[in-house]
Amino acid sequence: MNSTLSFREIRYREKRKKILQHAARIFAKKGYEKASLEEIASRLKLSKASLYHYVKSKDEVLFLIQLEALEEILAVVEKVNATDKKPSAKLKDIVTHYIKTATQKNIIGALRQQELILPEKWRSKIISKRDKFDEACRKIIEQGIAAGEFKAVNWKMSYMASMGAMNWIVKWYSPQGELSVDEICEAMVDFILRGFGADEAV
Amino acid sequence: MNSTLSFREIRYREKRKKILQHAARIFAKKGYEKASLEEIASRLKLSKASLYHYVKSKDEVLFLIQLEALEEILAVVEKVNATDKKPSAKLKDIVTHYIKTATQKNIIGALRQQELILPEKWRSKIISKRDKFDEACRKIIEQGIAAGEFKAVNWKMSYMASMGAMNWIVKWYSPQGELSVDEICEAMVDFILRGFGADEAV
Amino acid sequence: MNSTLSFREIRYREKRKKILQHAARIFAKKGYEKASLEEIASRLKLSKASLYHYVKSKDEVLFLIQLEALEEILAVVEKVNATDKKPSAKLKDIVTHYIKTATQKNIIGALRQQELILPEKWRSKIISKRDKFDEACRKIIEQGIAAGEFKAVNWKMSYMASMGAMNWIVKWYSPQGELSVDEICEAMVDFILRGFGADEAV
Amino acid sequence: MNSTLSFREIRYREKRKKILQHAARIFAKKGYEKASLEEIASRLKLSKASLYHYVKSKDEVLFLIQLEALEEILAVVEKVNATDKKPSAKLKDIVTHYIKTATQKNIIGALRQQELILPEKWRSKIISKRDKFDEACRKIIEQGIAAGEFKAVNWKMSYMASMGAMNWIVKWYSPQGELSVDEICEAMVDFILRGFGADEAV
DNA sequence: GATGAATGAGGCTTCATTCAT
DNA sequence: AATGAATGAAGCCTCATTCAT
Repeated sequence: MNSTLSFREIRYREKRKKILQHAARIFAKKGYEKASLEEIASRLKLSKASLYHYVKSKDEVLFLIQLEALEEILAVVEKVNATDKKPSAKLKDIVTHYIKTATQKNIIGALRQQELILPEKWRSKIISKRDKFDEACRKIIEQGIAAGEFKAVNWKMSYMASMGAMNWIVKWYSPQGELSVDEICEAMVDFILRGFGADEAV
Repeated sequence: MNSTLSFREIRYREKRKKILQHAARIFAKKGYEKASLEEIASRLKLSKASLYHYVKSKDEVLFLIQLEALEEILAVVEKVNATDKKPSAKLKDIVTHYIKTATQKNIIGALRQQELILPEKWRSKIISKRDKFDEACRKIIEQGIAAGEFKAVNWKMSYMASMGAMNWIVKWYSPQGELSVDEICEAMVDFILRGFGADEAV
Repeated sequence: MNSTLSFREIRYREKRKKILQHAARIFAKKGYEKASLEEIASRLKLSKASLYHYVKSKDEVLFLIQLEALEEILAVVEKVNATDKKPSAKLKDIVTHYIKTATQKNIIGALRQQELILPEKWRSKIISKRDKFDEACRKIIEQGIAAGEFKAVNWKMSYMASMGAMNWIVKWYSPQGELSVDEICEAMVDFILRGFGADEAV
Repeated sequence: MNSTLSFREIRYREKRKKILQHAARIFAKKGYEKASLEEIASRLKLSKASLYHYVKSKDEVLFLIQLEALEEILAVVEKVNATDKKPSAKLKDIVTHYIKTATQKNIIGALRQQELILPEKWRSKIISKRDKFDEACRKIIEQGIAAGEFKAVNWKMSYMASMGAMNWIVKWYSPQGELSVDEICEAMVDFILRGFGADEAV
């Protein structure tokens, strides 16, 4: 299908993607409000005005970032669910992916951002996807409980705690820090799975 | 001691406290940047200008909130350390207090806020207190490991995960929500202690 | 006549005078706009609100200061004109008084302040007095020219130059500076009289 | 050299210059504090926000104005000093240029403004240039005294008096006034040189 | 496709002034 | 007489967004 795209179109999409990537990084570090289009543009050696060729508004940038992150994580969830791994192993895969996204793309707040003050048309789309993700996680957790892998915890609380633990990473993670992404993933998986009452990390 | 305070003085302090409380709530929900003095003022049925009777700047509001929250939690840490409770019990007390503060005062980000862009004089004061808190927690965790209560985890990662889990609460907690503060505390203590490898919640 | 004034009234007037003095000093140093009532009040260990017992507005303070300075200098002019001194001696007396007022009371801009944005009722009063002063000076200068003491200069230009030289003093004068008020007076009289073409300072 | 400037660049610089000119005029008339960016902007039929395309802050505007005026006058001083004119002639040239700048560009306060409340980086630059100018004037005056052209006056006092006389011009000068710039220059040179004890104006 | 120019809206802060006590 | 409290107006500045080139 891409075979029908002109070079123009391809270059356009690449640039758009790049804009979203940089924006995601800056949003994560500074927060949506504090981040300025000026900064995003200058990172890409573009003028502020030029951004508007690729993107309709700052809002839309946030929407697109969240949308992509959500779709990516949902894809992972689906793939994982298509296997016959144990619930704990499924959770591990999801957490690992989530953290890698968070640290490498610095996309965060994709899920569970109350301040999601997007125009209605976008908000509902994001929320519905987020709910889908939550639901998928809930099922895996319940499977784990049913299978005796997890303790019969309050699933929602444990889930929110896990999300917090992960989302917070972007607040302190630095590539120059003492912990590598792999170490963070391992430790976090450990922490979370234990939190769910899994005797052993997977 | 308060007996020497005039009524005026008392009313002044109460209003000031109220301002800080409301501000804390709004900062927590929206983030410092997005929060506007306008909103804080109107919440108190004051004009924006009137805030400046009680407070010198938006910066100062943030500083005072963080300072108070830190001093409160440090007091708890000291009190707990003065007992001969088991490390896990100490941690439980600290977590419980932390969450109660977070949910009731909505003060958050007191600890570990990268965007701590305060004037130097204030920043260093906050950071030194925060470091003190971190250090106290580290000691308790290491005691727990030495005592065999906790698994020999990467203390820093587990600590950061716990902080994230707790700090995130203000993003989703609502007094009208389905979970009471006590339930949240219990579940969170459970989650975190398990995360540290404590076989049983205290 | 003052004998009919109550103690109350006397104290009131004294405080009022003090306010004007301090205000004059601050206006001179910082300029009317930059000077704040807050600062004036705190100099007098009063609250901002209390100033309004003695004074109707910031505008009025400026008006009163200018009025008093003008009346004082006009009194000097009259007294001097009542003598049979030489024009150069008259000028010397006026300049000396002007500078002493400027350095000791820091009242300046009393004369010739274009930004005199006072309500009309006040402005015209100030302007008419200022004109009176200008006129008196003009006469003395012309007498000096007629008497051969001064060269037949463009009186207005020389006059404005002299005013500038004197008014500027408050911008650089400091009681701690290397020049005493007397030295400044002497040098300035010298400079100005010479400027008018008087061969010798008086 | 300008041949490498694009039309855009040229227009940009012209507008910037225009902004500085108008700002200088308004600063001179009202003082820095009282002058508002709003007024400057509207004079140029720009919105307040638009000014910020050309200028980083109100402070910077003041800095740039002062810098340019100082550099211009320093260039004059250098040129004059490169000649073998008599000291009085040198002074005349400097005064003439100074006044022309003051009346035509209404730039004032470039030299000797106590309220020079600029950020340190800027202040020191301005002050060092101003000191350079003062120093150059001092030398010329001393040469004049040594050569017997000037009387052995207190150079500093006479200098300050001259500066005051000149700086004050912007407070009363108006292009519609009865005195032309040339007349003002002539009279002022006369006044000042006489003030220094030169028997004859040059 | 890119960008300089321009701007309206909004945010923080200061300050003269009023009012109730 | 004195003052704490409150505020409207105004000022500086930032920023997302639009438009003409």
